[in-house]
Amino acid sequence: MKKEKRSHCPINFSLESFGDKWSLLIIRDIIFKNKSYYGEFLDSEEKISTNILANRLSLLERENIIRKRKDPANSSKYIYSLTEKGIALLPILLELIHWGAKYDPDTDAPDAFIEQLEADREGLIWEIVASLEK
Amino acid sequence: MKKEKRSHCPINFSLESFGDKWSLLIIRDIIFKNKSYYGEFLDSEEKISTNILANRLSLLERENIIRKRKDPANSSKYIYSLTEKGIALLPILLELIHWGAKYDPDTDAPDAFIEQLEADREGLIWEIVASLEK
DNA sequence: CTGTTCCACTTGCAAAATGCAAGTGGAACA
DNA sequence: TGTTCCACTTGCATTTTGCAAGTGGAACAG
Repeated sequence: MKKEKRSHCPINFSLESFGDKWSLLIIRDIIFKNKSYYGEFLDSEEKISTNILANRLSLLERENIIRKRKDPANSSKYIYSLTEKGIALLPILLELIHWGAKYDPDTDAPDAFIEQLEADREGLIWEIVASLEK
Repeated sequence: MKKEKRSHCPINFSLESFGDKWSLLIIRDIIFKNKSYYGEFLDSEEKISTNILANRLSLLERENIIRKRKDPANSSKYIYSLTEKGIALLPILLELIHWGAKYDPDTDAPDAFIEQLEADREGLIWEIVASLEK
C-alpha cells in the first residue's frame, strides 16, 4: 500500500506519512483556507511549484489522507478533500499554529483564534471538524 | 538571527523553524530517549548521517530550540538540551505520536502511554516537562 | 614530551529531490 | 472544427541528501 517506513516509532511513522513542509501546507489550505482545486493549491502564498504539488497530492492520496473526486458541478474539475485520517491531523496543525503564533513576533495568526485555542481546544476542534464535514 | 521565512502563517513559521524529519527526530530523542550527546543522536534507529546531524544541530541551535554546553563531568564532550522554546514543542510531538499510533497497525507506541495521553493530556505534559527540567 | 585514543565534527562526491519554465492531453465550449 | 481551460508532465539546472573517509583538538598513557 505505502512505502515502507524506516521505523515504527509513532513519530517517525507520522513524519514519513505526511511530514514534509509542502504536504502540511496543502492540508492547511484544505482545512483553513477552504481550498479544494489543484489551481487553488498552486496559488499558495508560499509558491509551491506544480510538479511538487502533483507529487504531494498523489502521495497524500496514496496514504489515504486526501481523496480526489470529480466536481459534480463541473465535470472537468477535480475536488481534493480530506479523509477521516486526514481530518485527524487537525490537532497537529493546531499545535503548529500555537507554537508558531507564540514564537513569531510577526505572526499572521489572529489573536481571537489563539485565545479560543487556549480557552477551549476541544470545542474549537469540533467546530472545525463540523465545518469540514458539511 | 534566523533565515527569512517565506510567510508569517504560523504553520509555515513552525515548519520552517523545525519542520523537517531529522530535526523532529532529534527533538524526539532528547525528550523521549534522554539523549544528549552527538554520538547518541548518531545511533538513532533511523540512521541519520553525520553531516546531516551536524547541520540540524546547528540550525536548531540558531533557532534557539536547543542549546549546546560543555559536559561538566567530561570537558571534552558536549551536552545538547532543549531550551524553553524547544520544550514548547512537546504538545506537537504528542499529537504526532497520537496520530502515528492510531494509524500504524505495527506501532511501537506503548498502549499505556496512549491511554494516558487520551485520559490526561495536561498531566502527561507536566510530567514530561518536569522530567526535562530536573 | 610523545604517541594513541576518542569524540565531534568536516569534506568529497554520487545520487536524489527541488524549483522553474515550458509543453501536453483531454474535456468542454464557441 | 478550432480555441480555451485545467490538471498535470517533462526537461533541465540547482540544491540537498546520504555515504564513507578524513581531520583536529582534548585527554590519557607511557
